[in-house]
Amino acid sequence: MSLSERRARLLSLIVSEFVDSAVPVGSDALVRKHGVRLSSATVRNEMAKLEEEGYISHPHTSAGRVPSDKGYRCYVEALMEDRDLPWDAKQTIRHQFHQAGREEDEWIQLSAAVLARAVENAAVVTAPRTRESRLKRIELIGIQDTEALVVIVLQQARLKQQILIFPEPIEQERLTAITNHLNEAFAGFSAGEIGRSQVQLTQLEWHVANAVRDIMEASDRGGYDEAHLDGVRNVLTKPEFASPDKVLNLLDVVEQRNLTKLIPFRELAAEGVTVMIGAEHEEDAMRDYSVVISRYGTPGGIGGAMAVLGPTRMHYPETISTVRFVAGLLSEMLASHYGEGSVPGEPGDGPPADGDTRGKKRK
Amino acid sequence: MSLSERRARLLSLIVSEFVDSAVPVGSDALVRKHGVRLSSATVRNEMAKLEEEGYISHPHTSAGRVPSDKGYRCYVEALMEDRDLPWDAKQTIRHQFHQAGREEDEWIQLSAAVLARAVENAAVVTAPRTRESRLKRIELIGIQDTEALVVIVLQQARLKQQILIFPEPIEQERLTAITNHLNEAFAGFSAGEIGRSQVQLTQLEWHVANAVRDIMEASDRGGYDEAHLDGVRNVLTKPEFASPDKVLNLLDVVEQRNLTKLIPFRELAAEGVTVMIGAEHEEDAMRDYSVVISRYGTPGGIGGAMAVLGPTRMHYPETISTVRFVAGLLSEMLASHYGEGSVPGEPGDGPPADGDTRGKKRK
DNA sequence: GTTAGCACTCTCCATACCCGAGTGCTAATA
DNA sequence: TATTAGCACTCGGGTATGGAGAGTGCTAAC
Repeated sequence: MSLSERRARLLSLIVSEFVDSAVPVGSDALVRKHGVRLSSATVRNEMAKLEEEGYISHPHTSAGRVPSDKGYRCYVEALMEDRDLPWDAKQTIRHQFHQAGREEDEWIQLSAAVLARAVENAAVVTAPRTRESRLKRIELIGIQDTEALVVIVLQQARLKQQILIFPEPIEQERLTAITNHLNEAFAGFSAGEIGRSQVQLTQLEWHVANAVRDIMEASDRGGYDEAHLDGVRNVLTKPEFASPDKVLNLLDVVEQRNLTKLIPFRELAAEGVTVMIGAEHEEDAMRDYSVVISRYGTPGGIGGAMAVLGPTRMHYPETISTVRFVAGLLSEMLASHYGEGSVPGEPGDGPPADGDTRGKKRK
Repeated sequence: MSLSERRARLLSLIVSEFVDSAVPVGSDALVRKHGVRLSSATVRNEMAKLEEEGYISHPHTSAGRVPSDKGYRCYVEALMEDRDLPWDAKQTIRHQFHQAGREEDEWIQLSAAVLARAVENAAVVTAPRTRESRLKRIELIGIQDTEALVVIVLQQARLKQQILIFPEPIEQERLTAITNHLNEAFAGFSAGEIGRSQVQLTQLEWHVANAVRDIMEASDRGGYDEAHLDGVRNVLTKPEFASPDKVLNLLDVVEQRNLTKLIPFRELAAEGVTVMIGAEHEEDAMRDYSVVISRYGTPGGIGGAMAVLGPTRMHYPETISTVRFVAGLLSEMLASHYGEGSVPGEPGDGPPADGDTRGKKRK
C-alpha cells in the first residue's frame, strides 16, 4: 500500500462521493464540491496514477472514475475513519429492539429487520447455536403403535423433534420408562459423550439414544441453515439494479438455498466485524456484492452470525458501526437471557460490549 | 354469458394463443395459425363485439387483442377443457415426491418446490394444521429460577413452545408435579375445553394452563402464517416483468409478511381448486396476478392450503390440474401418515383422490 | 510540481423517420 | 343478411442523426 498522502486523500474522496452519488466522479467535481486545493488538471494526473495502481477504474473514456474492489478495500482498511454510531442512531435502534418479545426466533427476525432498515441494504441473521449442544431432557410421545415423537430439549432451551419408528408396537408406559432412564443417564451430555457412554441400556433404549445423538450431531454440524433475511427491497431499489438481469442475479443469491452457502458464515472471526468486497468472495455470483459480517453471542458460547448484503457501492463506515452495534445488542440480549455471559448493566442501555473489537477487519 | 358459439371459440383461441406467445394476438394470426375457417375481416368484426362485451381489450389502436380478466374468467369457467394431467407429468411429480423424508416440514417445502417447477410459476404451501387442535401432552423444563420452557405437544405431533415466567422461584420437582397434574386433567382437551374446565388447580397450575390455552388458541386462529414459497424466479423471468418496477411490485407481494395476507387462504373452499384472476383479488397489489389455490389434507381434519402465483397470463388448465394433483398427493401422504383418513392404497401409486372435485371453481 | 488551455472522445438525449402489424370502415359478393 | 376483399389510417418500435455536456489526456507555460 504505497499511496502518497495526497493520493490517499483523493481516493477517499472518490469513494465517498461515488458511494453517495452512484455516478462516476470526475476530476473537477472533486475540486468543486470537496475543498480540494488543487486544480482539476493535477487531480487528473493523480487519478491516472491511482488507476495505474488499480484503485479506481474507468467505465469508458470520458466518464468519471469508479472505485475498484481494491480501492474499496484500501478505503475500508486504512482510509475511512471508523467512528462510532451517533447517539441518536443508536437510540433509534434500541427503541426498535424494545418491541422484542421473549422468543429467540423473534429476536433474530427483529435483528434482521432493524439492521436492514438501518443500513438500507439487505440483512441476514442466522439463528444462534452453541458450539457443542448439551442434552437437557428427552421426551417420547407415542403417536401410533410403532411410532413416537421424540422431543429433545437442549441447553439454552433449544428444541429438536423427530418422529421415531420402533421395530415393534410400544405403549406409552414403556416410552416413559425409556425416557426416565435416558434422562438419568445422559442429562448434560454432549453428542460425543452419549456415543462414548458405557451405560447399560436395552436395545430399544439404544435405538432412541442413537437417534438423539444423530439429531444432536446434525444440530452441531449444521446450524447456520436457519437464517432470517430482510430488506432485499432496499437493495433492489438502488440504481445499480436498473436492469432486470441484475435483479435476477440478486434473486438467485438471495434464494434461501444459496444464501448460507454464499455468505462465508463459517470462516468468521471470533469477534469483530469482517468485510468482504466484490470479487474477494469465492463465489462468482457475489462478484458485485459486498458483505459486512459479524459474529454475535456470548464469548465461546451460544452465538450466530449477522451480515449485511449490498452492492459494493455501500456506506462502509456506517454499515460497519451498525453491524457492530446491533451484534452487540443482540449479544447482550442473549447473554442476559441465558444468564451465563454476565454482562453488566441492562441490555441496550450501556454502550455495547464492542469497544475492544473496534477496527478489526479482515484480509 | 351470452356468447355465440363462434365468439366463444374465438375467445378461447385468443386466450390460449396469448398465453403461449405473450404477444397481443391479431385477427389474421388467428386465421393463419389456427384453423379458423373465416376471413380475418370477419374475425375482426367478432373481436370488436368481444371487446364491446369486455372479454378482450386493446393495448392501443393497431395492436392485437389481449384477454381481460373477464375474458380469462370466462375461459376458465366455461371454455377450457379441464382435462387430467397426462400420465408422464404425473409420473415426474410422483418421482420427485419419493425423495420426501419423514419430516412434515420437509413435505411442505418439497411440495412448493415441485409445484413451482411443474407449473413454471411461484408456489406457496402453508403448513398443515387442524381445525381445532387438541392437547396431547405438556412438558415443563426449568431454565432459570423463575423461568421454564413449556413444550406443548398437540395431536398430530405438532409442537409448540414458549418460555414461561413464574412469580416465584420454582424447582424441577414442582414443575414435574404440575405437568403430571395438568396432563392428567387436560389430555385430549381443546383450548376451549381447557378454558371451561372446572378442575381444581393451584394458582401456579392455572398460570401454566392459561399459557397453554393461549398458545393453543393462537395456533388455531393463525396457522397460515408459516408458508413455504418457491419459484419466484420463474415468475420474474416472464416477459411481463421486463421493467424493474414490476419486479419491485412482485417482490412486495412475495415478501413473507404480505404473502399470507394477499392470498385468500381463509376463504378457501372445502375442496376443489379455486382460481382468482387479476382484479378479482381484494388487494390492489395483486391486480396483475392470478392465483390457483386448493386445500389439501384429510377431510375435515388436518390440512393446509396450496397455491400457485403467477401473472394473469397463465396456463390455467395445466396449472389447475397440477395443483389438484399435487394437493391430492400431499393429502394422501398426510392421511397415510396420520392414519386417520383411511385412504386406500399406497401414497402416490393410485390415482389421487380428486375425481369428485374436478371442475369446481370459484366465482 | 502545478496549472491553464484545448482538442478529442464518448454517453446521453431528443428528434425525426420509416416500417410493419393491425385495425376499422366501406363496398362488393354469395 | 352474413361474409369478404380492399384500403386508408394509426400507432409502436427500431434505427439513424445530431448536438450538448461531461470528462479526459496531452502539451506548453508558469
